[in-house]
Amino acid sequence: MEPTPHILVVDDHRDIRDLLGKYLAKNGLRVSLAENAATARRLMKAAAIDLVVLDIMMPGEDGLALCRDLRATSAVPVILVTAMTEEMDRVVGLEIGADDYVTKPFNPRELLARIKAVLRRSNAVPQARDRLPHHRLRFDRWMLDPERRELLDEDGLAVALSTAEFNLLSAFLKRPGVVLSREQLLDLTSGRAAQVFDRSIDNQVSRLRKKIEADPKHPQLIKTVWGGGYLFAGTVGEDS
Amino acid sequence: MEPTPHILVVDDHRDIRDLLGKYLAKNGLRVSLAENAATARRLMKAAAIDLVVLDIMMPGEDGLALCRDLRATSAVPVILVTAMTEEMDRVVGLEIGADDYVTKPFNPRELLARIKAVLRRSNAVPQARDRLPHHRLRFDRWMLDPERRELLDEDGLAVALSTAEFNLLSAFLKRPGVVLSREQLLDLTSGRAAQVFDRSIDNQVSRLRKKIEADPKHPQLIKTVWGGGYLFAGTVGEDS
DNA sequence: GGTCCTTGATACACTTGGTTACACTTTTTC
DNA sequence: GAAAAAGTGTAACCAAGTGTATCAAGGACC
Repeated sequence: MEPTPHILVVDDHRDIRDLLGKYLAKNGLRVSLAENAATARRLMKAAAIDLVVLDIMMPGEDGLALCRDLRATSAVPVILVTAMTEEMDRVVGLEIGADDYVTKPFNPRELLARIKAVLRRSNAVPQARDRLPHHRLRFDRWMLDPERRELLDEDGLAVALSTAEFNLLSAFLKRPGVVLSREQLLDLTSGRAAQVFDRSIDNQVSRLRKKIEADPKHPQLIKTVWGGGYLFAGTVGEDS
Repeated sequence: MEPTPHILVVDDHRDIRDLLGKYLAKNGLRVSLAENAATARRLMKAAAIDLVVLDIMMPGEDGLALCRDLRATSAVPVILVTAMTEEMDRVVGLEIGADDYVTKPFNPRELLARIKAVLRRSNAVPQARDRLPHHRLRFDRWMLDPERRELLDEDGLAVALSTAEFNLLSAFLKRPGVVLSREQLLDLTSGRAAQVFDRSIDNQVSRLRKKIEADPKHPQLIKTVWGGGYLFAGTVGEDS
């Protein structure tokens, strides 16, 4: 019931990646693995990642570039893993905005302690000034204001959404045209992992459809992908 | 308008202490120096310290003991300075609750980068209790004057707010659009830690809503996030 | 002392959201 | 094709979370 922190490990070495994944999972964290920056970007979109552990030395796109990019587009904390021991490189890593780093070879226990320390810090109250800009999202005849957590119809009248309904709708609107599994939706909306026969997402989808679909029996916005999950089939426009 | 962070450097070596003090001051930080734990404790009481840089190896009372104590009695971030390079000691330092550490000999530039990184993360709650906003804040049809601790309506008529209500409203107005947990709100408004079934924030929110919401049964300004806390959903403008 | 005010604790009604159950739909199997 | 199996929609239920009236303890003021 408690939301478990979800860690994304990005490392091109399969052995390190798998070992680290196993160790962190054994210690009560949810883990996703990526072997390159492209996969990491995809996973960032598909899951609610709470912290990224990033190997800075990767072939192709540089880890530093990914780190810089993560900083620019999200507020997710980053811990760098580096084989470089040069002091200057560590300073550069910190100055680029990483929250911490460890140098190879590292003790998994130390990494875990650092992950917990960074998570503890990032649970602090966010300041207004370091929040990312938000956009209001238009779709069908609706507009969702994420900052106010309200859904307005074409006349500007608010429709009451429960917290779970709002979270679910936000998850869909951020990823139009993408099939999202129940597992992913659960992660994105409540940070939980799924039970064995978890039908809570089905229920929330049903409840949300009743509010936003013209004909809930024949949904046009949230479509069911049989055996796959759900998909937002509307067009989403951003409003500043 | 940004207050300058105030750093406390605790080190028994006069040369390191003074050098560090000069370097940090030159880089725009306010600095206090202590040569032992007792002085450090006195300074913590006398000034609003934002971060402590602590040499772990000190004669007399151990730096680790001071660190543990700081963690127990305040929320001030701590960076440990240590001559020990043993991995285990670093882990112990982190597990004791230090926010970061550097090992001697260290580059002042690296320490500065770490100080800034830690401040950026934990700046949210400088001293458990939050700093007040400096300007008058407009929202909805209200204006809050932090200097006079007064809430005025559009006609300039004052509405009486109790201390707790004022603190709560200030906390919300500083972070519009951010979900604040009951724990965070309690910390921001009274610096207390929550009891097991603490409903005092719910009570204050209810009381505040009755005063500022047009329809307290359907709040538009202070919204509830089920299982998460509360969120200020209005637009806040500053008035100098 | 007494009065007023603030504020946390308590109690209870109400709301939310997960679980369950069962009808229905789609796919697979024979 | 029909039957079985798997997946989905949703009503109903209930535990957990929330709103708020009421009370009591403390503090300020006279």
